[in-house]
Amino acid sequence: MNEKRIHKPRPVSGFPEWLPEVRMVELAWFDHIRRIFESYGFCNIETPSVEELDVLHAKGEDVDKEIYVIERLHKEDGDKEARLALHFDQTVPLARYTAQHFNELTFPFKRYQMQRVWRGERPQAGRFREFYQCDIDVIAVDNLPLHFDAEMPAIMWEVLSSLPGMGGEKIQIRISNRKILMGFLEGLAIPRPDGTTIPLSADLKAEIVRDIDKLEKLGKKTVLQRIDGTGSRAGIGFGLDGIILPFIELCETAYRSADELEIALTNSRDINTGNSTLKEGIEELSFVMDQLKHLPGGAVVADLSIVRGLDYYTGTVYETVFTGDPGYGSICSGGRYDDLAGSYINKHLPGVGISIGFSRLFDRLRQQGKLPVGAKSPADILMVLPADDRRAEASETARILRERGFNVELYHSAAKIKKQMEYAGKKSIPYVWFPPFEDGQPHEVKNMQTGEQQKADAQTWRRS
RNA sequence: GCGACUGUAGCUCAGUGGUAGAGCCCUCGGUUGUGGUCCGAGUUGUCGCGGGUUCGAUCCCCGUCAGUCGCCCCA
Repeated sequence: MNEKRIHKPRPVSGFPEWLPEVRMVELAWFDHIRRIFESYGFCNIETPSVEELDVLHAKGEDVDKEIYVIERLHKEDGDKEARLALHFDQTVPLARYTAQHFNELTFPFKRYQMQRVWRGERPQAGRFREFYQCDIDVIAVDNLPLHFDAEMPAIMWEVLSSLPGMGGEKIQIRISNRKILMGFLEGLAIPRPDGTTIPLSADLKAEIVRDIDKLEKLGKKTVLQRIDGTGSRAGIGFGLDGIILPFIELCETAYRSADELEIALTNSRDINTGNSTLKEGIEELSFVMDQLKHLPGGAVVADLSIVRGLDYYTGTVYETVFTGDPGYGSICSGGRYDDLAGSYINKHLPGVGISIGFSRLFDRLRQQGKLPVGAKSPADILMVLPADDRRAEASETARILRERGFNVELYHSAAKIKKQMEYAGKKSIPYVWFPPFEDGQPHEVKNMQTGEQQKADAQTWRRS
């Protein structure tokens, strides 16, 4: 008895896969992105899907619950192996890679990377557990010029605005500088009678940062209430119209230029511009905005509420949203990190990078039917097989056409012509080629879209 | 990790305490060498899984798993 057991196929949520016609568009996207990255001189690398868990950990415990650990099913108790884990981004592997090959790399090291990453999260619209990111980063030794901070979003704007299907999408790159917020929080230190101050605790700062990050979603009033609430719990009364208010109001607006930002800052004298970190942040942000003047209006804005989650960012930060639906989440983010590889090598390696959330972006356009999804096959021509004894000629004709650069599929059996045509139609192969059915007859090609059919020669034929 | 909702054919979904349905898809046919339309015929299910109530459960109850959405967090 051989009872056949069928394991019902079920997609694993958060691990997307596409039909051939969609995959073809996905590949076209990768080609497109790759071409633009390379046009700026970025070279490609690929790192393994797994890293040692300790390497991933070096960047903070925050990401812990996101990490997929990988292990053998039949592990013996005594086995001692380094714990391996799937990488959750491409920045940490890049840091490890840069440290490891430090002596063989030329700096500034400009590389792009387009790989899958994994995060153990609850899947949702636009949120996957396995997805592609397309990163560009520049890493320098000791000193990385600030104009790279402007080049990153400029390149991404070029990519995003020109991807097939993105024509009608309104997107916006939002930029801030972490030093501004950090400097502001430093300025919130509580004065003591003897003239010294008590800085806010790291936890408290983190909480305030999180609330400010939600400004667009929750609104000014709610955010102020939350910050005042957390302050009270820590024994500090910020109040609803105290020092926090003017800063939140600065965060509320998106500034289209360095000038707009300057004006807003000048008009808001209440915030502590005496703080050197804050000042530095504003100068850097102004510089970056100034460098991006050439982009269309509103493409890039300064938005002080942008902070980014990953804690290694130390300066410029980027986030990109659909203007009409910012709640969908960022489709392209990144930032500057002063010392990325410090955990792996005794060198000072500042970097700046930005990453397309490829799958998030792609799936959105796919679901909205905005992708140019077409043929189910890359073939240009279906070669009809008129009869088994004519296979050699059909095959030879296909070979000639392939040599001339066409993609040609030879039909697999001498089925009825109706059947072979149907097949070409279903796979949307644009041309059907009829080799002679009898000796001495000419070849013919049918354009499946127009229905037009003509005599043809494999050596000279061109698509109509 | 927390909360709400959902789980019937490959897909989208109807349905009833008493032997399971539609549309789409798929397969074949409508003769001789030509697709998309039309017409005809046909295949398709442990009604998510486990337990309980009942003479009898796909339907009622409990549990469990999976999915969707929201929160957290993020691309």
